[in-house]
Amino acid sequence: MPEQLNERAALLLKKLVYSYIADGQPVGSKKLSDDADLNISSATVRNVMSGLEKKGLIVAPHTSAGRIPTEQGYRLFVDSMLETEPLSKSLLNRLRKELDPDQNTDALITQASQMVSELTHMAGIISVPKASHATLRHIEFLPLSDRRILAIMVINEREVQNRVLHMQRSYTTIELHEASNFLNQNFSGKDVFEVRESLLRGMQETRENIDAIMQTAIEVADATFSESSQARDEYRVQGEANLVRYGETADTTQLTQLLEVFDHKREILRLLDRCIQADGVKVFIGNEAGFKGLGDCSVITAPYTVKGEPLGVLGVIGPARINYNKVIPVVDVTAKLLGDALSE
Amino acid sequence: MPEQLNERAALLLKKLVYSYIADGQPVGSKKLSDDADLNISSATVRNVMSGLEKKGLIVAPHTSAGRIPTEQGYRLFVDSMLETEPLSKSLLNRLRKELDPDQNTDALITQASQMVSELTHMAGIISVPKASHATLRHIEFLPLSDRRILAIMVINEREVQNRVLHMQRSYTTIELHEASNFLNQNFSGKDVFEVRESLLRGMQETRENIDAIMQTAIEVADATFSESSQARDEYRVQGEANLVRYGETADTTQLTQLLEVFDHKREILRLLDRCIQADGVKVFIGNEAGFKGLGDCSVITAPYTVKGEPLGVLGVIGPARINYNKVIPVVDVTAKLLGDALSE
DNA sequence: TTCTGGCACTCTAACTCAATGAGTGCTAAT
DNA sequence: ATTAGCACTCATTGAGTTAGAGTGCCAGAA
Repeated sequence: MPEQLNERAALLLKKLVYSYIADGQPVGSKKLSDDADLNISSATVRNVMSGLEKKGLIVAPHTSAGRIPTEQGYRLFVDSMLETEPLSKSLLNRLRKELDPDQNTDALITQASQMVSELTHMAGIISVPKASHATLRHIEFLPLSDRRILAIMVINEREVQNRVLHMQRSYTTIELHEASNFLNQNFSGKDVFEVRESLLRGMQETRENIDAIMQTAIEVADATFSESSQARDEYRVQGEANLVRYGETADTTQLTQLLEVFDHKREILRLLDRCIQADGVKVFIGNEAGFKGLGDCSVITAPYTVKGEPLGVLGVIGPARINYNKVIPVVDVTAKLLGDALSE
Repeated sequence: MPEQLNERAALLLKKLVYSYIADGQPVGSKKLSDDADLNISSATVRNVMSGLEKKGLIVAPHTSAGRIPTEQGYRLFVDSMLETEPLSKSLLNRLRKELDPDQNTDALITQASQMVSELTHMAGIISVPKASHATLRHIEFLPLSDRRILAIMVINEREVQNRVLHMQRSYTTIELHEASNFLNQNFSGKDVFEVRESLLRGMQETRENIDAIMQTAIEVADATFSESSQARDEYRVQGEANLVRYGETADTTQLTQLLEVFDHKREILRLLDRCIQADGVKVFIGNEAGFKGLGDCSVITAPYTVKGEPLGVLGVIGPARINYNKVIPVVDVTAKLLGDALSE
């Protein structure tokens, strides 16, 4: 809203943010005039800082302390004066290795979230990909004791899901084998929901003169697919413990508050949902995230995509005072690699 | 080592521990003489306390404060004067529901650890069961693109494992189908390691005049089983964040120290190993756990067994100042229920 | 105009000091 | 054996003080 920042003022703001990120201490005019390579006295710096303060970019915690960036200060810093460092080769290799595409989705996203958490020393969050397309590849049934069946499905070429079904009656191995053969022959490559629809329709139309195999197939498949639509938890958090180590603040209440947020899954989910459409890294600073009572925290997210289709969001959450130029690339690259791994 | 405790002294120690557990404040003689229903003046209590202190059961943080239990004090309390409360019906039901036996081992142990963590507000730890017996129930191969195969095994009646294999050459669906048929017919019900041995032996003996099906079966099975022996992480920690909420102490360093312990998996693993043989609940107080630099913490464990065979250990870790009479039954019962669930 | 040195001012962090009071140990009386 | 009483110790608290960091502003230099 106010006129653009003076070039020098911008430089000083940048230096100030870097300095504050580095050692967490409010930055005074003296220190800043020394650090910045401009030949400028501390008095001049003071004048400039006074201007920055008027614009609401920095603030002094108290009279005789230096200044620290405000939310808007961080915002401006992140938006227009951030120099992200590319990831080191070794880190990149490590990430690539850990995100080995020969894992199932579940393991992959857990891994991804764990990696960003570890690399950034913040808490990692990741939303479980919504199963946009679920193509049935293969299905198998095994009888367990006492009218229970173990159903194993291969979805999307590589996802293996299994569940135990409680049936009305018991089935023989032969029956089950025939049923799975029937399903595999007729429905392999189809969308699982279509399969279910189709089976249900078939059941209604020909209820009387249905043959035994198909009957079994329908019963079992119905049980299988109806259970599979069951919602699971929608995102994961890893490495909350990292947040504790930021305990320099020693402000336990704030920390507790932050941890409370994780209990109210709703809010986080809403935030992640908001990000899934945007592409590239998104940075929320302080209250921008929309959590109440969660000041001085940042959330950094990046959606991961498969074939251009965004599936979910990967991110980290931690104190606002973090090394954005290191963290942002990590989140960015991990999201990309995760997308690659998921697209096989 | 010293002579037995006076009955009255024991009662007072018990009251003192309860009081300290309840509000975390050192307990003075006045308070204790009021709380205990004995008609005893504070002076008498002081005399008794003085005795307890000589025996090393309680200690005063400083002259003008009350007393708090020492490690040995807790020890004696836990060993001989603990009145565990049975679990409430509703809690028991909840536990039973969450530990639904129709889940695979992995989900079950995660669930169990999560439950104890949540119910006790401490960090939950659980050791992954060592696969003592691994009986092959069923195996299936699906071709993926580019010389890769998806292998799905059902182990122990209900464990479904799957992995992607990179093969030397590509296989047709038919080949793979025949191979899995061969394996299912000949090796179903056998121990997987035996299967592997047996296959390798067969391969060496008849290397030349081996038929194509068996050849494929051997190649694929070998790849499958050799990967399956790959070690995974051996225990899990859940709900570290709970420890933060115990932040009354506000002693961040101690907390950080505790979290460090989780990074050195070795120590925890050793502790858990020590517990697996013992039956019933075991309580380690303070340094008994054998972690260095981890004072004022307790670890409570119980092994979970299937058919009397101990498979792993479930437990919690947290501050020494906890409600033993609530926590112990939770750990105890959860371990039992987990054992039940695992034995189907 | 723009910058700088200087100076008065403000406010926190650190320290001392004394008062408070909780809790103890000891002793003499019951 | 138990208790009341008393002297003693020591953490905690708050007030008062100081030191120093940092600011804002102004007047003079560039």
